[in-house]
Order: sequence, then C-alpha cells, then structure tokens
Amino acid sequence: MKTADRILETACALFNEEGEHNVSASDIAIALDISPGNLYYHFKGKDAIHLALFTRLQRELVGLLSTPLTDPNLFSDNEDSPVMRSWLFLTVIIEKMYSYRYLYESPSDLMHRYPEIDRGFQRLSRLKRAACEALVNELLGETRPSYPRLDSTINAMALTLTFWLSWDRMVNPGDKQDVIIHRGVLQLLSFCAPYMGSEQQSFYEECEVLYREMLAATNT
Amino acid sequence: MKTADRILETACALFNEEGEHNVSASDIAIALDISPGNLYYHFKGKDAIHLALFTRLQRELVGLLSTPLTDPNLFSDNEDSPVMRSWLFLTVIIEKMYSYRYLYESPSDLMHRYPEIDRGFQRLSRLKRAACEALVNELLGETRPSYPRLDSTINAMALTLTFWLSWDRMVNPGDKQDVIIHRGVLQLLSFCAPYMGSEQQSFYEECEVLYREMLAATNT
DNA sequence: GTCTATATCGGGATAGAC
DNA sequence: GTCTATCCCGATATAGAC
Repeated sequence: MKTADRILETACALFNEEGEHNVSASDIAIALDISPGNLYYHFKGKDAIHLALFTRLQRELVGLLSTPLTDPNLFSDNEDSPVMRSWLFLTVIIEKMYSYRYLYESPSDLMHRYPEIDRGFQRLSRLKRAACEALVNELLGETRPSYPRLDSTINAMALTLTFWLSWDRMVNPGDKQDVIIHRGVLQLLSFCAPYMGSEQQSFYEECEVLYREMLAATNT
Repeated sequence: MKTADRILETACALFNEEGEHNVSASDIAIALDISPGNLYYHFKGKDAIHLALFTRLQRELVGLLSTPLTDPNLFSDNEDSPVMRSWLFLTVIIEKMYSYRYLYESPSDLMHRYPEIDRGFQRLSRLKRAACEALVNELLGETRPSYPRLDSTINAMALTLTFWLSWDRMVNPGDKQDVIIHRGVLQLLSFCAPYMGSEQQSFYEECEVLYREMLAATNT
C-alpha cells in the first residue's frame, strides 16, 4: 500500500475516533510513524487530506446512491421482496457514511472552510433526495397514493439520512456500529408506513424481522 | 449593559456569522473594542464563554419546550385553532435555536469538547421529543390513531427539529431567517398530515395559508 | 475594570541532507 | 521518498500598571 493511501486511511480513522478538529497533521504523521516532513511531501497540509478524503467519499457515495434498487449486482437474490431490497440499499449507504462519519459530525463547519466540500454536500443532498424518492416508489408500488405532499415526506427522509449518525450519537451515545446503522434503516423505512394502508401491519412485521435478523447476522 | 453581557452577545453574533472555529478570543475583544486582557478578566478564555452561552440557550430552550401548547401566556388569542397554536409554538422554538445557530452547526464537535454541552444536548433532545409528542396529541386530538409506531414519527420530528437549520442551510444556502424558520415549521407540521384522514386536505390548506401570512408579516 | 506588554505553546509549513 | 531541523504565526494566557 502506497504511503499516500496509508495517510488517507489513517487520517480518516483518526478523524472518526478523535474528532476532526482534535487531529493535527503531526498527529497523523505520528500515528503512521513517519515524519511531518514526509507527510507534507505527499499532501500539502491538512487541507489537501480533507479534500482527498471528501473526494473519495463523494465518488463512492454517488455510485451507491445512483444504483437502481433493482440492480442485480447489488443483491444476490432477485427474488427478494421490495422491503428486503430497500433494506439492503439503505444499509450500504449508511455504512459508507459511517466509515466517513467525521464528515457528518460538523458538515457546516467543513462546508464553511472548503468550497469543494460545500458544493459536494449540496450535490449529495440532491442525490439523497432522489434516492429516497426511488425508494418510496419501490416500496409503495402501484399502491402509491397521489398525496399532495409525499414531497415533504421525501424531504424528511433525505434529512434523516443525512443527519442520522449525528442524531443517534446524540441520543444513544456509545452504541455500536451495527445497532446505529440498522436502527437508522428502520427509522427511514418507517416513513413509508402511514401510506401502506392495509399492508401496514405486515410491513411493520417484515421490518421488525429484518432488523432482528440483521443484528443477529452481524454479531456472529 | 454590563461588559460580561456585551461579551456574550458579541461572541454569539460572531460565532453565528463567522463560524465558531473561525473566531478567536482576540477577535471578540477587537469587535468589542476592548483589550484581550480585559476579556480574560471577565471570562477565562473561549471555553468559559462557550459554557456561559450554552447555559443561557439551555435555560431559555428548556422553558420554551416545557410550555404547554395551551398556555395562555404564549398566545394572545385563546380562540386560535390547534394548527395556529402549534405553528406559534414551533416558531418560537426554532427562532430561539436560530439565535444560537452556531451551536447546531457542529454539535458533535462541541459535545466532544465540553461534557456539560454533551449532557445538555442529550437533555434537550429528550425535551424536544416530548414537545413533539405533545404537539402531535394537540394536532390529532381525539382522531389520534393508535398506530403502532406513531413513535417513529415523533422521533423523526425531534430529529428534524434538531437539525433543521443545518439541513436547510445545506440545501438552500443564503436564504433569509424568516424563510428558513417558517419552512421548518411547515416541514414539521407536515409530519402529522398522513394521520389526519379526511381533514388532511383542509389541514394542508391551513398550513399553506399560515406559511404565507407569516412570511408576509415578517417582511413588513 | 480596563489597559499594555509579554510569555508560552502548538500547529502549519519549508529547506536541505540523505 | 523520507528524514531532521527549523521557522513562522496565531491563539491562549498572564503580569503588572493605571
């Protein structure tokens, strides 16, 4: 693994653990057991590292958010139910966000400092909204009502997706990754429940089952 | 006005405008046209200022969140509709948050640095949740359905309330205070729409009317 | 209470040898 | 590519006069 990549990995890990502002360029160098001068040879300061990391996240997240829910590459078994597909779709997205979670702890701060990150977050917000809309369509199918403001529900979902990690950390500090992620998926799917009419009860049950299965699966 | 208060006012304004991390103790002193030494006489550094400001917000916000929706002191006219009362209730809360909005731009960051702020945000989250629950009860009244998960809706509302300012800034940068706040109120009230059955249409219309009235009122 | 002056410290950044 | 050494600077913090 090249030094440049090792720097990015280590920086991201430190940012996530210690909080972005608590990590200096020297801290990263020390963690890697290289000299500050060497680090500056690869990245001209913390700024360059931030931009590189954000660019990576953006590329990966754009890919995930743009993947159609019915993409055969995303799921092993195409016979899965819409709820199952939605669950997996949201899981991979939130997992990806979790691996760069420091970015979601102070987005405004970073957007203020770096114009590129500012534009990137705006773009990602739009993509998140589009992905939530696709998800709603997939889940509600033909039964989708022509509510005048399914719109505000979709907005609320995009907002929840964006700030879930911050919120959950605030309310349930110390919980472990799997719990945080799956709880988020469940919360997001719940947005569709009120619109499901007679299927609402079975929908809840399917979600509950998935939630427990997923938690059990990751604990092994 | 005492110097100590002037320091807090100016610090809060600067934090909101420039971003918390972009403001040093000297910046605050310069803005006030006092010496750094003088500032340190009143507050032992930025930390003390942060704690004092957060304590103030917390006190004020706890009061607002705990005010019953039917409190006669909150509203001039007790004949107002539930929607109207809810609208005003949310407006004063979000307005208060807006006046300390820097705190909501990087909550995780501040919570990481100050244990008091950490505990305070946790407490406020619980109060927000309780306030949202009261609001739902007020709005849905006897027609409130015994949905198994009105719970997840209330959680979503508390999350939205907490992160609305960050979200709206991310999606609609540069918008002015009134628009941001009223859009947030509208978004929050919309959570109740799916549960309103036959009254849904008139509920939407009442909200729309209020939204326009409020915007018009503040533009004069 | 308020000022000026100064001390201290840490992080960002570069030069030049290896 | 990597290291050591060093510089620069801004922010924090204190001392002591007024």
